[in-house]
Amino acid sequence: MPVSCPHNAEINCRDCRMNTLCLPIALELDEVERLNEIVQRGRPLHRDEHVYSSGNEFKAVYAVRSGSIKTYSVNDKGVEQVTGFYLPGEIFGMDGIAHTHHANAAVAMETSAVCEIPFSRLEDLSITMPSLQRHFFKLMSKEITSDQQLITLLSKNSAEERIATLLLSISARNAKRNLSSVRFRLPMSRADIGNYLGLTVETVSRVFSRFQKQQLLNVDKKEIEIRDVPGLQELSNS
Amino acid sequence: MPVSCPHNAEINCRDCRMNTLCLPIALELDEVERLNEIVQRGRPLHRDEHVYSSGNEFKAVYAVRSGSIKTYSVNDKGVEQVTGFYLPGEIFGMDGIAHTHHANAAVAMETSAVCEIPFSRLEDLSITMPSLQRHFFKLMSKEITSDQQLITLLSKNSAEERIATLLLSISARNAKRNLSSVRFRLPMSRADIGNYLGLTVETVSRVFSRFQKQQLLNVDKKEIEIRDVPGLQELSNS
DNA sequence: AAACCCCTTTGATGCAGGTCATTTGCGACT
DNA sequence: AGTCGCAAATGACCTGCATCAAAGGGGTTT
Repeated sequence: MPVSCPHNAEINCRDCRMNTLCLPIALELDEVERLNEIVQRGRPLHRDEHVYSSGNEFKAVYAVRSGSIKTYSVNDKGVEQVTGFYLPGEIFGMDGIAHTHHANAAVAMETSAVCEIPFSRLEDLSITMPSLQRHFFKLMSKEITSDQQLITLLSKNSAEERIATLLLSISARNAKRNLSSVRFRLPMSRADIGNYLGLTVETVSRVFSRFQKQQLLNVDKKEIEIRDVPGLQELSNS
Repeated sequence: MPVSCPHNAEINCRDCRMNTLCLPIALELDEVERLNEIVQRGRPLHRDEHVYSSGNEFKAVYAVRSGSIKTYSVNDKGVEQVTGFYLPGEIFGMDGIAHTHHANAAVAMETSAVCEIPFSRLEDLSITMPSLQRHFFKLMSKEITSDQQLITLLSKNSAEERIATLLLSISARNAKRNLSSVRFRLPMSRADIGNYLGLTVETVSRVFSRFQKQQLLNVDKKEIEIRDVPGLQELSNS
């Protein structure tokens, strides 16, 4: 749980490198300032530290400032399901709005920092800032469409297609953050990838090996180099 | 596309049997009246008629008044993916908010009627009615959590578990509408069920037959009688 | 540096569900 | 009553991925 001390208080949304990703572009400067005032910046989280756990009271949504976060749920039988991977500039925690408590848990996959945006204050602010309200409607709608894309992926596509699609998704999101779209480090383990995509670790590993053999990728542990974007896109049925 | 003539103009949200499902409970009477004024009621749609198609401009969200609606998307290769089934009192079309156009299509599975709620007017209204804003945040969040449950179902559960879960979901939603939770008519075809759950028609059919043999269900075409709720719940992993 | 742990890779085998093909049943139209 | 058409059921076979088992790094601890 990010402590709401003025740690990193020098950081302002106005100056944050990620602000084009997590804030509505249409915001006026003084509006950014008002939003900035409600955002709480937590101390850095290290690997495996939770932002919130399943059953925690829902109080806020979060933006990734650095590092990477995964969300997951646990069903009655104790089986975990990874529901999303979040990279810097992306918002998570919106699953909790419908209920008073979080359905999912969120955990840092590596040393990470997140901004906490208290939801009740966000709601109040939205009332006087229509563009902010619209922005959050859009963010939630995007979450819905991306979940639906995952549903399609899981119910219609083979292991190779699923993994190609995930790699391209990470590639595209890296591009948005002005990082390389062809060389990057996967923040998550093979087990997380398999869990997220409905596959076993062994299958994930085999597909990576096959992709390497087919010259689609260079894989070195978590370091990925995409060598044949069109080839992957074809697999991903784009 | 529902025609916005004053067809069925006598219907008012205030009197609608479904209003406890699609409206926020906290709404004052005059607030219901203001919402009622922006809601457009379309003529009845018959089977296979579209509410909107993929690529249509996003203008509104919709509530099912009677009948049943399915939403689906079509990927680049022309493969359909059913993304949801919506029963009376339920809201659909929220996937379009993020973009200016609908990602999905929505089609009537039987003769149906829907209420159209123009989104821009809903946004305006939300600004003066905080409980309405909160209601729509919650609706979207619910859509997210239910999509995530489907993701878990698809990536972790067997054909039998998936179908048991779908039947119990429809059963529970019928109960909310004061209909029988044990005897009902499935509005969708076996093909739709299979498509939604990531299974082939044959598998769906076989599982229905097996459930019947195990005395879990009586199946007569689309008429379902659940004979062993606890048995199904156990399969569905509670 | 040895011991340990955890993540990943690779191989061998089995099965749930897909694919293909045929049959059955029912409603609509003539 | 007969024919067409479509949804659903059933059977035979096949395959992609899971499962089980084992072994190979790389990092951390002592």
